[in-house]
Amino acid sequence: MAAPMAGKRRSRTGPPLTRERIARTALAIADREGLDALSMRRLAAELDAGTMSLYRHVAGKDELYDAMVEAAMEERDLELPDGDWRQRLHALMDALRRILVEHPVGVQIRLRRPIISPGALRLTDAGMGVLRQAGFAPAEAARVFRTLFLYTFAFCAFSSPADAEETRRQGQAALLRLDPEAYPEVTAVGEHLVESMYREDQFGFGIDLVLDGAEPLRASP
Amino acid sequence: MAAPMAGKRRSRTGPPLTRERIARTALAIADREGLDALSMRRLAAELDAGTMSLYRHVAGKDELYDAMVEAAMEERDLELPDGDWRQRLHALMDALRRILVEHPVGVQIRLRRPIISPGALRLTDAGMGVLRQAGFAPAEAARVFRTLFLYTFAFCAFSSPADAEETRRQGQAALLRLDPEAYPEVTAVGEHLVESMYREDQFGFGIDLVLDGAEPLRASP
DNA sequence: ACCTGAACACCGTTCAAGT
DNA sequence: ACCTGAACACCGTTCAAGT
Repeated sequence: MAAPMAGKRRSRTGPPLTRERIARTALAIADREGLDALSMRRLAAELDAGTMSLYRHVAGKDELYDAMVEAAMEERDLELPDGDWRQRLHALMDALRRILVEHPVGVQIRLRRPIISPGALRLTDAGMGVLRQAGFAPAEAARVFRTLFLYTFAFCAFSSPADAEETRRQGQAALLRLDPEAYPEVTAVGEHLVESMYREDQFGFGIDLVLDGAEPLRASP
Repeated sequence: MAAPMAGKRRSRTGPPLTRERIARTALAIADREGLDALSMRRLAAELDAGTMSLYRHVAGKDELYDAMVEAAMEERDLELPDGDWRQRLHALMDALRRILVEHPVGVQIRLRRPIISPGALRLTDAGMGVLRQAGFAPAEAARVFRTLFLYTFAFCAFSSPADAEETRRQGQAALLRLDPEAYPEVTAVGEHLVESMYREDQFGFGIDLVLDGAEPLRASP
């Protein structure tokens, strides 16, 4: 299907406007230049269409945001590896992290409007399956997953690997400006604090803290 | 000091413009109507000043954001209660949560530009003091604190108590629309998932998971 | 019926003109 | 020297005019 119709005079170049093509192009702009750079006018220009033509497919900017999150969540498979429940949850959270690293704009958008779209729930479904199979009761499974999700989300929000070096430099500069009298503890352990903000293995460390804490809640399977 | 000069003809009403007064007014607008509603023009109008007069005190909008976060972090005392290290960390994270609940706009701003300002570091200093006194080595203390901070931040980002009821309703509506075949796990435990998003005690639950996980890393004091 | 340009009511910031 | 209005180059969205 999707047979290319012949020489129909279409508005301009390229494939026709669809909600999905609009969403993907919007994602690309926002990921490349930040959410502030994404305007309806700019997006329309990129798509070689009139600004108002977009409104045929998305009701307005908010609905555009929804479509962008769905597009981001759906493009990656969530395949669970073999292994115990801990390894499987690590893998799921790594997948979420990769999605948010690839589409950093997803963080900002999801904060603007908490979205419980089908696409976003695939991850939740997989996570709940792992936790329940591991012997967690439904209520505890939900709450442990929520904790993992929130941690992962914030981790991505605050540390895109792209600017790890920049983070390190800014952190160290801030430390040097600090008054040791007023901030004795931060001054004493400053180096470790800075490291905790950009170290690659900090992500897994936090996940493990939560999983270690959750372990006792698990009924033996 | 700060003697009020007598009948000097000042631009309009009220006290003179200062960086702090600008920041507080900006916070009030953004907390009340959202970050999108905060514009330089609107802010100037609220302060009964010309738009360009603001630029005398803040270099631009980004620096305005910085000033807002500082103002928000500095207005609340961080007094540590008596108790063991766990109770004290609970109290600190509760304090952070209250700040972010009071100034929900802080979440969005801090995501736009990670700020390591002195005001924001008071909390870190207190937290590191508690953890080190409890017997954590500097590196572990830093990483445990980072985990707690990230969890707390995301928790506030996703669940302002103000719209807990709205969250619940939207969550339940989303569940009903869901295809049970495609999302078996979410369908099976849906109620618990929705609850984990708005239950008041979910916050403490997550903190406890992290603290339980951290406990074994602690050297006996 | 479908599509979309002009127009409206906004932005942040530069810059030159006011005092 | 200090302050700030007009102007510039943008926004999202309404609405009526085009095909």
